[in-house]
Amino acid sequence: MKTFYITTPIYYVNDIPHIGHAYTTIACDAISRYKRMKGYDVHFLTGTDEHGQKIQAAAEKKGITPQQLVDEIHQNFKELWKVLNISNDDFIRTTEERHIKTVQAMFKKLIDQGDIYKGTYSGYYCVPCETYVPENAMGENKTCPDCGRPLTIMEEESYFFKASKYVPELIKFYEEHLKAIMPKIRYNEIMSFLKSGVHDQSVSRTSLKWGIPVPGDEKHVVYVWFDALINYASAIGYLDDHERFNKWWPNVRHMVGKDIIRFHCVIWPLMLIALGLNIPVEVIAHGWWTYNGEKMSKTKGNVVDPFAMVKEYGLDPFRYFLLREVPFGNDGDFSERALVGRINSDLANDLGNLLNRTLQMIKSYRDGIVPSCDDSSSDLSRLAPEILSRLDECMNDYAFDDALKTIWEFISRSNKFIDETMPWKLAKDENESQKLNHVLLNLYEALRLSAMLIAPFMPDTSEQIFSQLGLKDNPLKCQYDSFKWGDASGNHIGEAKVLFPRIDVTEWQKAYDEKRKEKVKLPEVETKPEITIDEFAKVEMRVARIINVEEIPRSKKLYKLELDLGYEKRTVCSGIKAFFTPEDLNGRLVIVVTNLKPVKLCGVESNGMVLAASVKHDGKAEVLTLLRPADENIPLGSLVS
RNA sequence: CGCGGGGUGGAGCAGUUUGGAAGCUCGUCGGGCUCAUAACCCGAAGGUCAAUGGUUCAAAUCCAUUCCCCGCCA
Repeated sequence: MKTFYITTPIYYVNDIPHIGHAYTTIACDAISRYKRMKGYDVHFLTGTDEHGQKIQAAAEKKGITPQQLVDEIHQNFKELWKVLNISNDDFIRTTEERHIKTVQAMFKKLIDQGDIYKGTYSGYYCVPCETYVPENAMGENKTCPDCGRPLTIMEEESYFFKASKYVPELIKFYEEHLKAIMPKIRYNEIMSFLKSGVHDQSVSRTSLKWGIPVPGDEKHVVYVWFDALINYASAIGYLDDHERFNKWWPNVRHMVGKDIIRFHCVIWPLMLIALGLNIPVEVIAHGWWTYNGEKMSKTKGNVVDPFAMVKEYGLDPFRYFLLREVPFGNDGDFSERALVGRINSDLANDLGNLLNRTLQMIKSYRDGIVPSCDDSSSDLSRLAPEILSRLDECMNDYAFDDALKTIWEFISRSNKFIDETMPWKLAKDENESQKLNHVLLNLYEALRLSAMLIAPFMPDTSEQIFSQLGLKDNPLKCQYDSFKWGDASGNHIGEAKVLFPRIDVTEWQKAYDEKRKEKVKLPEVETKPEITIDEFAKVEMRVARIINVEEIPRSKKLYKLELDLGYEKRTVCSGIKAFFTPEDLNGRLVIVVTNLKPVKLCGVESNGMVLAASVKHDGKAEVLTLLRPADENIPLGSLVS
């Protein structure tokens, strides 16, 4: 039997599960279910990444051990997969013994064969965040992108993986396997990256404890990426079940977000080559979701909660939307308005209504029994095999949107078939009885097949259709290749129910607007670590008056402000252009941080920072208020403390 | 300034790799039908494919320049 092994990334447990996690996993679920129905032996793996600095810190803050923390919060993901009806065959956690032992074994093997060596790692390090910051991520003047504080150069002993050694072999592999990275744009990206040269990779850390100890040198902990990637191998018995491992590994493919392709298409394959294992057959990279056109972020508070969406709109519509709305690989926009549109037009009008009208006719014209006829072939029966083969092409390219479009072509054709054949007229004429049988049988078969076609995407709906059709089989267990048109004569149909109720858009919009209004309150406040009074006292804030406002032509956000502090005048850039006109600002008293290190912004030197408070409204920064003294007569330069 | 992503009928998008009669979904309008969830089917209107210049027998697609939008920027 042909095998098919597919993985999601393992998700970092510190995150709250969001639409991105849901998307990757639903996509893997759909392809897994599809391949099963195509006769493949499928292994579908997902899991959680549970080591690392952030976990350690979060546990400390809560006063529990990291293990206790991850035992608790990895459940969030398991719970989500249950809610999303995910058919994964295994769930691996990087804190499990099978994983830890595998990582250590691989690490040791690579040390023994000389592909991992001990050296010194040096780089820019943010002490408060306890993390290295790569050159391209740091802010101007070498500051931490997260907290903005200055970085220091750090050196520590580290193990290195000789990544560079196997690069030519990897390039050769990709040259011979053009579909090993999809879509094409990612393939090109990786190829040019590989050709520009790959440094040896640091694969251990001494600065943290929460990780897998390096065998034989326990003050080192295996670096998170090295640790995490190995899950794909440890889960299928790399260490102690060679038969199982060899069954799946030759057909492994990874589904990932576009942000982590380097790890999956460069580091991981290089590790695999070193280990003597085959490179993944395919790495499939998908894009990102925005929400109502805006980037999702915790600070904006507009992260889409999959649990909430499922609760409000139903699981299958949510699954359908994610896979249908966007060409796989592209970025896409999630909006509830668009989701409602899909529910109404595709699910309710096209599919649901097709089922409903067909069942009603079989019920009233043939007492609920599927009629038979001599020759069941029709335009629909002839279209079916073409749809199946086109669907297969789409699925092999992971083009879920095209796959669903193809299925809907069949559904639309079926709706049209009803209008062409006009069964309600045939029913009125005794002589047309045979013709009516033919029409009804064909519609029934079209629905039986449609239910199977949508099964990978909308498993619950598929089962519901089968049940309404009166079929006892489980559509999820059916094989596409054994479908025979015309087999269903004589079946008794089940009870007809509305599959997807139409949503009244006007009503919905009203309710949606109400809901948004309620959300004006600040979402999830992100608190920062406690500081001492001494640390606070380092900040010098003073009262100043804006005496001149200039636009900075090359910046959309910044004004160049001339401030009078009483004892001196200075220039400060402030990102408030979107909220105020120069007239609003001129003459205003404001509070300014006066001892910020000067920095050049859009070519203008800024010597401080004007304080303002912002109120967010459902992700949008709607209102921004300048902080200013209540007493207009306070002298310029007064110290705020 | 920079880096990245874009600009295709009212809306959302595909098509750009490998040039060859401008397409899809939604919406609007008109018609049909009455089995059905005010649904389904047919038809129509609506685009100088951001602009300019170039290459070409032929450009949404290739090249050059410009403009605009979005994201990152105290």
